[in-house]
Amino acid sequence: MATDRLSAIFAALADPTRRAILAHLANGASTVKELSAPFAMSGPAISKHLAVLERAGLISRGRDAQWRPCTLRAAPLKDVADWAEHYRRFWDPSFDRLDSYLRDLQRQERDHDHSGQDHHDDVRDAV
Amino acid sequence: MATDRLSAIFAALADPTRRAILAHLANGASTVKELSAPFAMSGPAISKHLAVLERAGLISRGRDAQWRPCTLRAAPLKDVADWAEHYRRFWDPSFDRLDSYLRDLQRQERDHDHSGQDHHDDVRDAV
DNA sequence: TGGTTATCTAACCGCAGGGTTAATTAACCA
DNA sequence: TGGTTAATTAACCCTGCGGTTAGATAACCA
Repeated sequence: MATDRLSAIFAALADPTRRAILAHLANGASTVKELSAPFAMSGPAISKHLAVLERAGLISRGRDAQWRPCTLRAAPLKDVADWAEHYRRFWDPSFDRLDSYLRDLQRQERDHDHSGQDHHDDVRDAV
Repeated sequence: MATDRLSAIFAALADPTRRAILAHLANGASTVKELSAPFAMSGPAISKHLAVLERAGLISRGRDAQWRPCTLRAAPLKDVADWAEHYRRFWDPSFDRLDSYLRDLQRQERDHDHSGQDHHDDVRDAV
């Protein structure tokens, strides 16, 4: 796998088992045993999937006695959403310059109202 | 690689060369030669990357004499954006129920005004 | 026709991904 | 202390990925 951050994230998401694990964690933290329950797969296999997700920053793991509770970390998914967003104009016929302007305006207002999100939409991050 | 559609898309995106190719194609159709120019990589390597992108539905290839012009197909990127969107509440502190409601409302209006996009946000597509 | 250019296919190589089983570590409990 | 449960690590297998070089296709051009 390529070593860059975004590649690691996409690679981690390119497996239905791992996406199902993320979906499960959207309902709250969970132990490895609980996470492996839905799958016809050995424990070590799940452990490896979790290691991949952790390396991509998509989960974090704590310690509670003999359990290792996993927690969803969604920040990388924002990177994915932001990346895909660069291509919106190609699938969304209503996404023209005016729409884009209004959308950004509204987003900035919302972010200003609630909590200052940083908006680094740099060209560097484009690929 | 897993055989399901979304996995194929994510796997195709999990490579910086392929993402760079998509970025290039965002500026318009391009031949294989043009696409390979920025990379220190053999022609066949690029051909393979293009095959991966084509299998994932991210590009289509035509025929113009001895050239095979590649064109961006962004529909799968919409799938990616939609998938990531399910997790927005985890990274966007301003994404609460009211925000979601207003956003959907606005989107529906926009789609109604312009061209009827289908909005199947089914649970089936969640993973 | 022969030569050139663009591209793909074939065959190969090294390595990492996704899975297995067996052994190990770490914590609880009686 | 010893036994049980949770989870990881180790070692291995097979497949597929990302790259290579060499050869095959296909179209243009003179």
